[in-house]
Amino acid sequence: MRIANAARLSGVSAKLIRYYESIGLLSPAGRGANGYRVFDERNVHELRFIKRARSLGFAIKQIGELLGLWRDTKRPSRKVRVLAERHQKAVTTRMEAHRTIIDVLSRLVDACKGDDRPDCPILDELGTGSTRTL
Amino acid sequence: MRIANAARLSGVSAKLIRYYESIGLLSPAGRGANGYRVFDERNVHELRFIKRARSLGFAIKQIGELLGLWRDTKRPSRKVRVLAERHQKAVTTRMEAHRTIIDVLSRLVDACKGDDRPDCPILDELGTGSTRTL
DNA sequence: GATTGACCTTCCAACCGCTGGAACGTCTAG
DNA sequence: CTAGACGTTCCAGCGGTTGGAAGGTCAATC
Repeated sequence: MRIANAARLSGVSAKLIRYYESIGLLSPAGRGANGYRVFDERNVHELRFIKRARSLGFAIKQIGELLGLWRDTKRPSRKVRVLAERHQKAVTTRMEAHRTIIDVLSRLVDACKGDDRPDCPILDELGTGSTRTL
Repeated sequence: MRIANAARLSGVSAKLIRYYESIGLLSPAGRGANGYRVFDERNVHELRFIKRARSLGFAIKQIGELLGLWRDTKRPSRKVRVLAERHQKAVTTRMEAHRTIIDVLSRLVDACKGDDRPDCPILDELGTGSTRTL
């Protein structure tokens, strides 16, 4: 199987596959006589793993660790769980920050008439500093 | 006032001030005879504006537009509101994505015993694909 | 007057996770 | 033989920031 096929089966673009390989995330694919990469089911499986982990917001570095644990059939599940919990906390923090931002924006948008006149509480608040720096 | 002072008063690092100026976001500060930047209250005010807008998650580009509207005392508040609403929607979308991720992670973390044994529903799900690609 | 140290300047590089493009090689079909 | 659909490598850019190097300028102190 060549890269286009692996890309199709995994949903990861050929470009990204090469990138993942170059940074050492993906186990390097074999090479045919022509220098073309040759992929097997295992590679595709890893690619799918990476794609799902990415879609859950894991950083590449963490995915490297997750893949290591995945490959190691003797890993303690504790390690995986710790990784997942840490990430969960990080995402929660980010989400809470978003929540706060949305609340402030809602207040500002509601306060602004949004007509042809220049009076604008949004700009006022951005300008005068009554919006607490988050 | 020189850059360190402007940085202190605005809470924006000197480095970032120069960067904002370089990309044309901040009105360029005047220059003294020695080539040093000279800042006045107006610059500091703009810096604070930028900082607050950034803390609300506005992209630099949007802040450029916001600053333009801020400087234009004849702007229609509608334009500001539209900008703010658009941003609010974008942040909401991001937040919802986070919410989904957190839910999936919670489920996975709860399912994983987190002990010394290798069985791990987290890896299983990342590997087998029962986690729907988000 | 020389040195010290705190400031200022510019430019270049790295971070992260991609994406696009250029320039080139290789295979297959018509 | 040529077209075009693949493959390869490498280099550059996005956004927003931070860091560092290499050098200029100022104050105070010795």
